[in-house]
Amino acid sequence: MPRIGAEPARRRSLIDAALATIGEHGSLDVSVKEIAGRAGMSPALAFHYFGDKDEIILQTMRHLLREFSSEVTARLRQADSPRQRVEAIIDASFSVSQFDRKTIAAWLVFYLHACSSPPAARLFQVYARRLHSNLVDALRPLVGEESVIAAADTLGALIDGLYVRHALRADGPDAGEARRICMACLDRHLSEHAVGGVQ
Amino acid sequence: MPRIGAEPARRRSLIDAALATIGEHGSLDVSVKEIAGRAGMSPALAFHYFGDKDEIILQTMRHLLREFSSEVTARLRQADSPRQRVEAIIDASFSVSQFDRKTIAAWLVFYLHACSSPPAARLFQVYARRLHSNLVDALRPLVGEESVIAAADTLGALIDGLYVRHALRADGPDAGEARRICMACLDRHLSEHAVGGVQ
Amino acid sequence: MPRIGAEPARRRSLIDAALATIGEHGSLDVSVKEIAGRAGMSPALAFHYFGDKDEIILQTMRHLLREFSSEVTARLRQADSPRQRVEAIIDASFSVSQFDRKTIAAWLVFYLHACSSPPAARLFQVYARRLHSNLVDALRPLVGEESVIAAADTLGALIDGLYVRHALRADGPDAGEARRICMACLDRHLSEHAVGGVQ
Amino acid sequence: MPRIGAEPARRRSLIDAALATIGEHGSLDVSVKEIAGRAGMSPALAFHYFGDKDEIILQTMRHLLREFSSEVTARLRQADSPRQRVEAIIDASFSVSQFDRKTIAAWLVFYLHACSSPPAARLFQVYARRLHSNLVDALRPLVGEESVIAAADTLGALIDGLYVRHALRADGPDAGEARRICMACLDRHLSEHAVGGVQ
DNA sequence: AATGAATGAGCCTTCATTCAT
DNA sequence: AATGAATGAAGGCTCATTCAT
Repeated sequence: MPRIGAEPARRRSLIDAALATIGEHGSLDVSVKEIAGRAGMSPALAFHYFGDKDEIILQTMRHLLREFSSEVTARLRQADSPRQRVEAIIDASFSVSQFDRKTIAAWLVFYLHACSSPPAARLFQVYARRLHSNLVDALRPLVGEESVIAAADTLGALIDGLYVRHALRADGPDAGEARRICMACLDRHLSEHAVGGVQ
Repeated sequence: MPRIGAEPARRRSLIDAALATIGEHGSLDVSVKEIAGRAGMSPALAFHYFGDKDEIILQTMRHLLREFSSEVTARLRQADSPRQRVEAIIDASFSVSQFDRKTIAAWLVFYLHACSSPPAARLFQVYARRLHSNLVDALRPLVGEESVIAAADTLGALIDGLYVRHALRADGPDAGEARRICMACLDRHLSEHAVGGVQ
Repeated sequence: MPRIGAEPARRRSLIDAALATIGEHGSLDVSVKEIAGRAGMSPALAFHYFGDKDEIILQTMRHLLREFSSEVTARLRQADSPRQRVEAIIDASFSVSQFDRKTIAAWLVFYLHACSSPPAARLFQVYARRLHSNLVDALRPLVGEESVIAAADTLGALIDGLYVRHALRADGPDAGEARRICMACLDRHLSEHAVGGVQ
Repeated sequence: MPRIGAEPARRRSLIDAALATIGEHGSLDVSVKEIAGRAGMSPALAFHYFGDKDEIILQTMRHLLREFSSEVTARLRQADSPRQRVEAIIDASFSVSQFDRKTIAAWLVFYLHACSSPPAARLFQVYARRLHSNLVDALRPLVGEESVIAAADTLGALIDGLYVRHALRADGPDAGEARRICMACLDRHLSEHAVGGVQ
């Protein structure tokens, strides 16, 4: 039964299972038994690989953050203009892999978890700073140094809010609506700046 | 020990304790023992009054929703112009009693809980619909029928996002910043509409 | 609310409720709360009257034994012949008030309870001895001294067995069948004796 | 500590312990802790194997029924004549393994339990029907088709009654007396039939 | 007389975790 | 490599019982 070299695949299965389970439950109050079962193995093996339930959760969180970061990076690489760079970030946020109910629920769970778990908090901070930098860098050429922080904060919070509403509300926006709302918000920032710039 | 007629005070203590506990833990994974202990009574008494852990949670959630609703209502009553009505809603959201880290964490926890608990979901829906109506009604005179939904969705999501960031991020906005960001967003909506109207 | 002189009625209500509850559950594992609720009062009052759950149970048991004893006594008083005396006992056993599923279930519960509760055991012994005497006295003139014990043991056990089967089996005998089976058994005893006596 | 392949032995230990505990208490109101402790393991392990207290009870009941059935079957296989077949059933009932106070108390407890637990009721019905068939088949050649049901009902109820009395009464019959009473009852049935047949 | 308030004890059950195999 | 065996700890909940009122 024991296949050689199966460890990475096993770890990955566990992380996927943990993500799905946490997303469905909408909480970290899920048993290792359920996670392991979903991943097709015994709880004992999960402990063998990760040592700890906390570690399973942390790695799952790290996985989620990384996935989103690569999504952003990949889209940024294909962007040619400042405007496209902003759109890349917005689009990454509402891309299929990220903008799915269970995934977003898991995001929120981790978000909350970071409040009381220092390691989770550290993980988050790194990610949040990088995203913020990306957004700021992309917006600066468009709205100017003096408005860039405000614009980034607004767009960032708006994205977060759309996230939450999509995942948790029956009448929340779908990806298209969410994108449109963000773009419109961005446009208003730009037009304001344009007018101001001209004056 | 047994004082008579203590029920309402006890229930209230328990709800307050539950709110604090849930807010601190950032999850519903808190024991009735802890809640009751914080409220200065034995777990058995908590069960005597609420019957169920679920009921404790549900009533706590209901309490939170009601508190926010009254905050909004009170401020709306004092508003004289459409603009003031929108500001009333924004201000209620960032008022001291609502915009506190533990309270917001509890909000998010309930938000997530509503995904898997039908009674919680029902509670939420009522609240969400009312808030949406309020926002739409307040915005309509300002941005016109054709833009009102977009404006309400944008402002609503923005408020939610600022909430989340305030509660969960070390560098999140404080009440003042949050308010300013919302007002600026509102202003951009208005100016857009004004320009559009003139054309 | 407190009616004067209500105590005896209250006690009686409680005992009736206890009997019904125990009979339905088929066990003593019933809460004082349920019993008191059925009797239309608070558990605290039940404790006030009986002091103890054990005492509630014991008094309920005593009540049941007394009821059966009076049934037997009443019927014995109306019997004119030895044969009628035996029939009186059999008929009392299968009379409406005794031969009802819940009552019999309660009997059995008390029977079992007597195994581990000395006071209950004492109660039972008194009753069992009296019934045995009654049966023996009634049978002696019919089957003679040398067979009377065997006959009493047989009839007694048969009655108990019919009891159990009626209460606990879907296809158990009803009162008529049970009576017929007992009478037939009695008849066989008599005919055996008659033949033996002639020889 | 964890020995491998210990499951069957553990399950058996638990069932034995459950039987003893239930028999002693004369009720199902026994804690899994006590049962597990008696079986030399932690309650958690008991739940690991059986999942449920109900399941522990049900399996214990099934075990008891099976044991009695095999006792009957084994004795029936060695019977050569109709009379011996009836005696086999009677003897099985009063054999050492069955006719022990605690075992009988457990029987009664299960009997009562079947009133309120459908799965327990189903278990019982199967057993009761089989035993009834056995008795009827054994008696038919002896007392004839027209009396066989009455004879089976009488003997069956008598056995049950003797059971109860043996387990629950200080002065109840021992195995020898019980057997003798049954045989005498059987004899009376036969003689009645014989006389009737001759006439 | 009657009851709500209050609790300690105990029960069923789950879970994270360890260990021998 | 992988798992069943095993458990201590903890949690939700019920209950018998007491006490003021």
